[in-house]
Amino acid sequence: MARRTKEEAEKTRAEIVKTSLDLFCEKGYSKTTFDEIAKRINRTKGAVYWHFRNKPDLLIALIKDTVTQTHLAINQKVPCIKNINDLKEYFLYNAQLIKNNQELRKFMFFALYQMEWSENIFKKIKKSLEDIIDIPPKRIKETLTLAKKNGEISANTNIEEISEMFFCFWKGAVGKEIMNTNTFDSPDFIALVSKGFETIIGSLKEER
Amino acid sequence: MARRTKEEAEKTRAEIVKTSLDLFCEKGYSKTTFDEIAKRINRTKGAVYWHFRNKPDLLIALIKDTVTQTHLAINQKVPCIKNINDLKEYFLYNAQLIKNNQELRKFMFFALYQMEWSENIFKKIKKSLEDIIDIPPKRIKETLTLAKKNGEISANTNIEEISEMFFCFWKGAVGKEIMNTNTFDSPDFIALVSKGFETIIGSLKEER
DNA sequence: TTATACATACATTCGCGTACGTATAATTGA
DNA sequence: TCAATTATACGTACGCGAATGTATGTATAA
Repeated sequence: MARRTKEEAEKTRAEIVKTSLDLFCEKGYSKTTFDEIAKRINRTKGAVYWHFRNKPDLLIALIKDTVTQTHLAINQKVPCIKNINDLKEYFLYNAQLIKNNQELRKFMFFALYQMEWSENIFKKIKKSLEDIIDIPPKRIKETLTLAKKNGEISANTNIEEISEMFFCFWKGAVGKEIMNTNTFDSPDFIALVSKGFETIIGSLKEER
Repeated sequence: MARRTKEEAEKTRAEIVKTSLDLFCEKGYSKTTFDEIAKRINRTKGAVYWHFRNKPDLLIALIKDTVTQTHLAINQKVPCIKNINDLKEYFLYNAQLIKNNQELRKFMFFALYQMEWSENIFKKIKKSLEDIIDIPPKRIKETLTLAKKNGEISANTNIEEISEMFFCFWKGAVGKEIMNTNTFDSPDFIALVSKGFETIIGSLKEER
């Protein structure tokens, strides 16, 4: 009908991205169509195609938006990790984000359970995010290496092993938390991560 | 061309199921077609449609086949779990199965990364598997409860918490192991599970 | 003789992408 | 400042390929 203002257009773009995430969660990525996304926000396919070339393009935008926002939030809260306590806080804050940020929850649910990750898309995304993400296991290893030097943890700690172990726990815990979308408050999750950290990494601390 | 014998037909069915898993892994469930499955085994769509009504039907068959086989293998090796050592063996054997059984690996890779799990299919599968699967966390809890009674572990152990913690670790470890399809031998995996078990559950054992 | 284990051919739907139209913001020039 | 122009933000309509399912044929095992 009528041409929208720049602001309105930006709003529609955001609506498209948000609605696409909703639909990806509900029906899965492959079964979601531009037509359906458009109808939900009272627009037509044309609008969606104007903002995004195709579905992979929209997906990449969705991922970029979500990851950058999350990354900013975390870096603001936990700018640097200097010791094991910082590391714990880092993961606890991640857990709180996942618990409270509904959009992030949706996104992770989608990424974990409602997407078939082809090599092709994976490459594109990895490339478009290289400068944003720094991988958590790397952080764990770095922190533990530092803690070892400082004598914070035992000198014969197998860093590789412990990092892997905790990260496995972390990913499992997140996967479980994300699974129950219905459970709006899950006090267990934070406690679980905290206890898990203590059990796996906290046990390394030298007794005084 | 010519009508096949019962045996030949059964072989085709098996080939269809196996090839479908291959393709599901390669391209994802949604992008795999009956046509492509058929061509890989030098048959036509008609053959596949004769054995299976549609894709969900084929999927259910694939899942049923895989799960029953795996379940049989595990139950044969670890028929009952009486104490914590049995529990560890149970998980170690699971890990070995995942490590060595290529078809199982493929299946888990598919289920974890190449499938969009709609409620609909999920229900069907759950229903058709209720009598086959018994859920691992349940087993952990039961074993720990028993161990608590026997004084094998401390009386003030939070069973719920520990079970959850280890199961999270387990799922994370499996997810990681399954991810690298290229790595044909991964000696770390078994060691990781073993160490993880010791760290999370082994630490509960009463010292003498 | 009949049911089976397919092959072949066809119909139909559906999503994807594109081409084109259009009203109007936004921009430009005098 | 205001008309003229241009680019924008969509809506509409259409064509295409591809996947899904079905109907039918057929040689032969049972």
